[in-house]
Amino acid sequence: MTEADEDRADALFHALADRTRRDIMRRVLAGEYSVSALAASYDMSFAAVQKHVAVLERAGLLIKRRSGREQLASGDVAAVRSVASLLIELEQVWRGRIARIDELIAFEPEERGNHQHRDQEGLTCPSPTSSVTSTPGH
Amino acid sequence: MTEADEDRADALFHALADRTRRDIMRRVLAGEYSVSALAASYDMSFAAVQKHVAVLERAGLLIKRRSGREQLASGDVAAVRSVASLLIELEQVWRGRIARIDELIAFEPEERGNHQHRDQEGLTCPSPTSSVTSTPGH
DNA sequence: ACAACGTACAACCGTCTGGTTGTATGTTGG
DNA sequence: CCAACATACAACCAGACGGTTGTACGTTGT
Repeated sequence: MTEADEDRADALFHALADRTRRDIMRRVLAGEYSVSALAASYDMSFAAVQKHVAVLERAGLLIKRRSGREQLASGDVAAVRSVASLLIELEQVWRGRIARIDELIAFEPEERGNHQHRDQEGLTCPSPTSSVTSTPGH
Repeated sequence: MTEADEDRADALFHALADRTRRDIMRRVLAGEYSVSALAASYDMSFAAVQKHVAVLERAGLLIKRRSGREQLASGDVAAVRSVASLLIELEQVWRGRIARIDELIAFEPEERGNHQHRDQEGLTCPSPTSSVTSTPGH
């Protein structure tokens, strides 16, 4: 279970860890592109671009749809969001650390007050539909 | 300019594309850990863990602080957020595509209505403070 | 003082990655 | 039908990656 999740996270982050692939994602999120149309945009062989598309497809970031002899690729925004949710998990861990520090200074209300950790308004949206969040208790 | 941004994005995604490094991030976001304390958690050599920490540090995801003979590592949540902001940029591209489609169906108000693209409530928070803080590099 | 600890770094090794070229297969238009 | 196009895939290569071991150096506690 967690094992497969880690595999998927590996694939997702690795797929995005290449500027050509990120650029491909920008294009296919904006609209459908055939593989050769994508390949025409880059200074490398068709096969190289094809491999990049395959990496993105294996990671689930991109879907291909056959149309005649062309293969039209388009980006899957849900997969992009799933990556973001992984980052939000990380941030939640950090939030727990801050909550613990707050508890400490609540019990020791003395001395040097340069804690500066109060939130900074991050990426976690406080909207009611944030079911991803396991809010650490205060 | 954009060149350096892409370099940084490469480093960030690559740093997160390894389960050991993601696990290290979970720990150092929760609190400070010496390198050897981290190394004790994994079934690999000290040097291997040290390299993972170095990768995270080079990507700016982690900061080391000397304390005597120990090197205490702690995670930088701002860097994690900067990765999330990269994903939000991607999602914005997709949002543009949807807006374009909406325009089309507005001008052609006929038949087949299985568009189903209406939002799904994603990760972009519509809060007024969505500046998301892209961290300036080291 | 010195042994034990914490860290850094170099060298090495098998594997994966990002690129190439070449070849094969399916699709389309004239 | 057949030439041109779009795709797929295998083989190959240099370099990066993740791991190892070994060595060196500063810090600490007794």
